[in-house]
Amino acid sequence: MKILFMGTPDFAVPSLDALVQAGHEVCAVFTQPDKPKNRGMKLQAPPVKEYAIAHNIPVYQPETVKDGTALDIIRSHEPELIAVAAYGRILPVDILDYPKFGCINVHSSLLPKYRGSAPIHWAILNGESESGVTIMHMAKAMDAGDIIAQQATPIDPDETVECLHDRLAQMGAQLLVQVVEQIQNGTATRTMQDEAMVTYAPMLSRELSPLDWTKSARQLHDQVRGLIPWPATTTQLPNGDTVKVFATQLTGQTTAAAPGTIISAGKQGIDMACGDGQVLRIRQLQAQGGKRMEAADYLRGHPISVD
RNA sequence: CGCGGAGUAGAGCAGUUGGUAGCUCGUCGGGCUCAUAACCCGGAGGUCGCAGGUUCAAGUCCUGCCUCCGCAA
Repeated sequence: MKILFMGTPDFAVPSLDALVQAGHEVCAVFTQPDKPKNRGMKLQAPPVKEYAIAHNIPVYQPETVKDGTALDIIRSHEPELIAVAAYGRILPVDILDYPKFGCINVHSSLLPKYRGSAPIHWAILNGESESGVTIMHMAKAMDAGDIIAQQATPIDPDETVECLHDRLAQMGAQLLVQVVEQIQNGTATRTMQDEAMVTYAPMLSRELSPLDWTKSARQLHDQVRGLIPWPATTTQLPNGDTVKVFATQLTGQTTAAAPGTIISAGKQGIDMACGDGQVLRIRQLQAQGGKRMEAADYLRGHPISVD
């Protein structure tokens, strides 16, 4: 099938690749413009753009998709279907209506749960035991279109966003190819979303970072897992350093110490008392200006006295 | 030229106004112990990111370069 693909970050690359590998004619790729990022504010090309260039697929990076120019470009390629994965732009109705088979989207949650921009993170932050991917038709409202297919996957209690993200990206890619086949065969189905079950996964911010040690060990562990690699979680140690916490472990131990108290600090990590009396062990952290390291490594150069 | 930090032993750090390079951990050898991630004794391991410059003397001061990282996006 002749498909136009839209996507931007790492998550979208497996989907694009799967369409190409499945033998579909990806006639063009839309991705967000290169943006000044990182140190030095250098322009950085989105991963999808790099893939497209490497595979000789025409790339378009319009500043907006709402002014008709984008539609003209799309028309010139005459796609039968537009497949979208984490493009990061809301498409106007005239684009949604253009392709013969419409526009479909790969979303990394089991819709109608976790509509929005950070579904993977919020699933983990909320301690969900299951997540998945959804392929749906695109509608005017964000992530509200009819569902074509879904696939679930269990979330391991210690799994991080990075891990789940990669798995869902692969699953989404597989499912996307299957759905395209179904559309081609005319066997695709449409299921409306149950509006009563809708939840949202809003954008992340650094305000979510500070660890509140009066929360339960489980909640804090979920917070750490759910905010990797950005914005990550932060806490202040007794030596005055504010550090980012990148990996924690539920020890199963209990303590009578006040929340936030350091129970021990050594080779195994830094054991902190939490609000529910459980002990949470900090395994990996990052000091300001430093790089991510094992807690034990940090302690060698930054001795901490145990309360 | 977005702001800022850092490159010193395998790892993480210290090194005061320039004057023989240190700490913790690891590692190797030995000892203690029923035993140990514990403790004691001893050893190895660094041309202090690279290249110049100032100086009797540079990890330390000056110049240029390379690499890494934090913030911000």
